Amino acid sequence: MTLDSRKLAPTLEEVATAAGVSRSTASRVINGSSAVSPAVVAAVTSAIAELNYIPNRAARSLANRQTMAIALVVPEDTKRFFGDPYFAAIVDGISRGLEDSDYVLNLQLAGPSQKAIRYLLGGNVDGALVASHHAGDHFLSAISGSLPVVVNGRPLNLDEQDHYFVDVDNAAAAQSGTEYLLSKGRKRIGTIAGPPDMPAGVDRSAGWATALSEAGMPTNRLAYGDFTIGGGASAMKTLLDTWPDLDGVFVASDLMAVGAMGVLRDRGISVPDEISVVGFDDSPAATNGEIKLTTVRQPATEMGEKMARMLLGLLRGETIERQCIMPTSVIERDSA
Amino acid sequence: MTLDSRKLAPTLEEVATAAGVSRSTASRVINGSSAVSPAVVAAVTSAIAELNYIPNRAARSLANRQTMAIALVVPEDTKRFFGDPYFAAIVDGISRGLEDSDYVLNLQLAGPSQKAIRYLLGGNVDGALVASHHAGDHFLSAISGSLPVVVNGRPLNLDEQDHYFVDVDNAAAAQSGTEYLLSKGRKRIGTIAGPPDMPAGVDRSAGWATALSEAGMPTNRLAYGDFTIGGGASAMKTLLDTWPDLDGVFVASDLMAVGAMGVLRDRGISVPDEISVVGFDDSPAATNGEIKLTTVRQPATEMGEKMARMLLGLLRGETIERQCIMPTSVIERDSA
DNA sequence: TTGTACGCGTTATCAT
DNA sequence: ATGATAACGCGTACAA
Repeated sequence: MTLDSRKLAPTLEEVATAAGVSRSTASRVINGSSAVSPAVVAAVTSAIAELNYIPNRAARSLANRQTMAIALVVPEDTKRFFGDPYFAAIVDGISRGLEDSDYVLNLQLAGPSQKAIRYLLGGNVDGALVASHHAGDHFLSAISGSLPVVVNGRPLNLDEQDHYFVDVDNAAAAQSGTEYLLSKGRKRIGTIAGPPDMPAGVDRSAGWATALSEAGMPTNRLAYGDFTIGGGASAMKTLLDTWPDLDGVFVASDLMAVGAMGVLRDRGISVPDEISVVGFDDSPAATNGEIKLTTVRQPATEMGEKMARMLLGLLRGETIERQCIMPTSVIERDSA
Repeated sequence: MTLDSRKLAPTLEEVATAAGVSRSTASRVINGSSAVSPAVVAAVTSAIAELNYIPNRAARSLANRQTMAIALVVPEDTKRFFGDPYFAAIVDGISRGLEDSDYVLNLQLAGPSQKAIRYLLGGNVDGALVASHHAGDHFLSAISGSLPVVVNGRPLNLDEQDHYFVDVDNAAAAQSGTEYLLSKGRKRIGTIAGPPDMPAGVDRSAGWATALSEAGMPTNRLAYGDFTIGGGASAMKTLLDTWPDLDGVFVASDLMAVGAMGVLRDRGISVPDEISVVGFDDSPAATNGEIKLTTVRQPATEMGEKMARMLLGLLRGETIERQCIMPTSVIERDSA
């Protein structure tokens, strides 16, 4: 912009010279390491401000073998991922948890591809956060040996002791949601479950079944959805067509519940009078519709933040709990 | 995992040695630069495969002054950003446009803070993509002088010739949406506009006004929303309370339209019989509700992809059009 | 407390 | 076509 050639990045060398010290000393005050005389600290500090010095990330990485970057891996269809308010909240939490650290977030949208694995194993990041309904077990074991990794949601078939994750007790949470339906006097309760190859799918339907079993009720009224609105809608149709006597549904996600409610509305079935529905997540979707959704709340933002903090802890070399189970609660609204 | 100490990253040096050449030569074949004898290429290539060599990003950056990273800046409330399907599609497009490049995406969620500016100006990325309804003019001029930047949406008050952006012709698009309402015989057409400090807000309401003016109709039935469902709902209430004779609404985003339709439903006003509504975006939200939304489609995914391709072009040093205006179209469904 | 000197893994310049 | 060798900007033993 100016006539003289723009000098982009002042180096440590220049800062040191300006402060009348050596690079090493300047480096020390920047990293707050060992002891430096107050006078020198002041000199260097002001030189930094004067020159508007910004450390060169690449050089720093090369020297101390830290990238100061962490990957956010999304092994999910991108559109579906970002379309789900649950993930939006997770990401929000993650960015909160990271905002006063010096780490940068690298988005890995490609899914658990070879390219992604290579990237993660190539020493390009110091750690990884995996956000997905189904972090493939293969993917997880491929990277978690070489890199600190924190996942949202327990692994499906792997030993839980081998991985760091934050989750809720999906089974217990689903059970409480179903028990809520029971407490409302519902007798023929079905469920719209998540895919059986995802922990959130199997655990929540297990919780639903437990509640019913303990009440001495049958656990056959089940249909699968894929955690989308459309999937919830078609599952609801299946349910209604197969068991017309249904009077309650526990739905494994709010998004699917929205789809289900749409079908109920189309068929003129009143909620909650004829059929009560309980969702899961307490995402914005729960309160956007005409009927506010009674739902099992999971603290998504806090979970994202916790994931970030756990990873930061690992990167600091701390020993931390391998899993963090966050609390859930039933939010009573109008649909049940 | 194994008993012998894991050797993490083979260096170029080792590859060169294994191939019986010098580092320089090995480097050449890796970068496909200048001429190397076929035999040597083969040797090095196989050595790379053998050792599973992955170039060190930091070292490379340090040497050639390229970070091979580009920033995705989101100067928006994180939750709102990811909650909007329009942005989800933009991000999806961006990741598509980048997937067969060697660039990595760095998420800058902090908003247009000083920290973000420092990061961008600190030589940590080679370019930036800004995705927002309102990339603050200040923010833009702060960074666009020092870094290739592509924005989604024209700047509000800056000289358009100074910036690269991809957008639609919001005014023309809104005008066509409004004209559609006119063609349906609507006589008293209002609008729910976006915030007047965002281009998408002012341009779309301008287009609405143009259509009405040309039809000799008044342009006073206007209320502002904030591009959220809730904002659309309260704007609709305002509209109805102020002009009860309304028979059509052009809404500046599908999300707001969803909110508006909720209010209409609550008040027992039938859509499209009593009031027709036309949205904007053609996001998934348009077809999730009970009444499928007639809307002005903008190709969000393609826009994101285009943004990425433009930036890649700039980074290659190509001379490209400063702005790309993508086509829109009215999608006829059930709400109008 | 401070400075010297070397190493981090690559690319780029210059010979050969 | 290939190989030394010097940067690139910084951290850090080691010495002083």
